[in-house]
Amino acid sequence: MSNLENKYTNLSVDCVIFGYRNEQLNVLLIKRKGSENFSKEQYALPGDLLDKKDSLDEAAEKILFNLTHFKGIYLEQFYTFGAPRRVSNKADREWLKASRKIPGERVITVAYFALVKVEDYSADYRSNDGEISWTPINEIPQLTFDHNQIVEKAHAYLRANLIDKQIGFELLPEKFTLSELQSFYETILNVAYDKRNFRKNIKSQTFIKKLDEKVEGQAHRPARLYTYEPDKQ
Amino acid sequence: MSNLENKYTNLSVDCVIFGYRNEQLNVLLIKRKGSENFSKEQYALPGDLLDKKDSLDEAAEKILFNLTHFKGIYLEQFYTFGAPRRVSNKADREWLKASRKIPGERVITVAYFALVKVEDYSADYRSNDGEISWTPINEIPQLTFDHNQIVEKAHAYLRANLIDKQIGFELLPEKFTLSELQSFYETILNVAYDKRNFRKNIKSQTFIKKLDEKVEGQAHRPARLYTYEPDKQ
DNA sequence: TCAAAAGTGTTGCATCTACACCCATGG
DNA sequence: CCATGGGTGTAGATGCAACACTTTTGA
Repeated sequence: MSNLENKYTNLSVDCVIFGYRNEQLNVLLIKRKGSENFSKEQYALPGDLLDKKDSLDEAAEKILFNLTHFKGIYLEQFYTFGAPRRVSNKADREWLKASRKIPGERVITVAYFALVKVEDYSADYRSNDGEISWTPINEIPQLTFDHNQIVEKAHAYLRANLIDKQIGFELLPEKFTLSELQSFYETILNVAYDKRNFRKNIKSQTFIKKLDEKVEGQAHRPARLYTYEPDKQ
Repeated sequence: MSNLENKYTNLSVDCVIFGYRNEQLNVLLIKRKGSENFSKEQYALPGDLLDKKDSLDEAAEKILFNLTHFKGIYLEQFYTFGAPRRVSNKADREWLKASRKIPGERVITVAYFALVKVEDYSADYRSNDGEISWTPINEIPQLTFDHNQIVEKAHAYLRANLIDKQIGFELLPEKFTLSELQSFYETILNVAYDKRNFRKNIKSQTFIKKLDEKVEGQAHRPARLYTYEPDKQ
C-alpha cells in the first residue's frame, strides 16, 4: 500500500465480494488477528483509503486484484455511506489508530459490489490486513464500522438485479445444468420454482445455450450442460 | 454557508432536482454570472462541499432547502462520481479558484436525486451561487465539471424507477386527470399508451383513488380528478 | 433391479393488446 | 350546433401456474 500522503484520509472504497459455493451465497471477509493494539479478532470488508490518483473504479479494481489476482471481474459501485458517527465504537477506533489511519475522524465509504466465480478464484492470496475467507451470507459475524449494513444493502441489490441484469452468471461456473441454475436462483431469491415451468422459461431465453456435453459419473441420468452467452448489442 | 474549515475540501454533494412543467421534465440549474475572475456564464447543478458534521443525506437536504425552502421532498442518493480528471477544463478551474475552493484538486461528488412538485415550489429563493431556473431536460446546456453526465445518470435512474417505485407522483400535482397522468408517463418514458388500456391498468392499481371532483371551465367534457395514496405497509 | 435425479406437455386462468364510438361541456 | 377532449367494452392472443410420469445412468 502506498503511504498516507497519497491517500484521502477520510474516503475509503470497500468491496462486497460475492461468491457462490456449497449451494450458498458467500461473502469474502478479512479477519484481523488480535494484537497488542486492539484486543479482539475483527472481521471487515476488504477495502482501502482512496488513492488520490485513482478513480473510484480503479481503487475498487485494485482492492479486488490484491485479494484475488484476477482482473475483469464484475464490479459495480452501488452506494456511498457517510453518517458522521459511523466510526463510533471503541474497537473500531482502536483499529483505526493501530492501522495509522486518523482516529476519531469520520470515514466516508464508497461501496462496491463484485461477483466472482469461486472455482476460478485462487485462495492462496492474502490481504496485508489479515486472513481472507469466504463466509456464507447468513453466517456473517459482527463486522467493523457499518460494514454489516453495507453487506445488507449489497445483498438487497444483488437480489433486486439478479434476473433483470443477468448477473447471476458471474457467480456460476461456465457450464451448468438446469437443475443447478434453478437451485441457484432459488437459494439467492429464497423462492421455489416449478421444475417444468422453470425449464420452459429458461429455454425461451436466447442467452442460454445448450451444449453437446453431459455431466458424467453420477448414479443417475446425466444432466445436459448449458452455458451463458449474452445477446449481441 | 459555513467556512472552509468545516468542509471536506474534496467531497461535494450535488443534487439533480427534477420538476414537471409545461408537459416536460425539467431540472433545476444554477446560472453563475460572468465576473472578473471567470469570463463566461456557467451552468451547474446545485451543490456544496460536504460539511464535516453532516451526514450525506443531511447535506443534500440542506442544499435542497436553501433553494426551495421545502422539507420532506423526495430525495435519494444515486451515485458517486470521482474520476481524477473531473476538474480539468480551464473555466472549471477558474470557477473553483474564484469560489475559494481548492483549484486543481480532484473533486468527488456524491450525487442526489430529488423530485419536487413545481406548483408547490416558490421560485423566489435564490442560491448564493447565482440565479436558479428550471430547464427542460432536453435543453440542458453544457454544465461545469461532469455535471452533464450526472444529469444523464439521474435521468436514466428516474426512468428506470418511475413505475416500480411509484415516484412519478412526487412530480405530479396532488390532483390529476387520467389524461394528464398518461401524458406524463408518455413524456418521461418516451412511449405511447393506448388510452383504454392505460385507464384499465390505472384503475386496477389500489393506490390511485378517484375523487368526487372534476376539472371546471374547459370547453369540453370535464375530466374526473384522481389522487395518489400509497398502500399501507 | 433399484435409487436418484433428469427430462418432458397440456389445460385453465389471468393478463395484455388492438380497436371505435358516444358523452359532456363551453363557445 | 360544433369543436374538443373525456370516457367506455369486447374479443383474440399471449403468458403464467398447476400438475405426474417416464428416462437414463451407476451401483
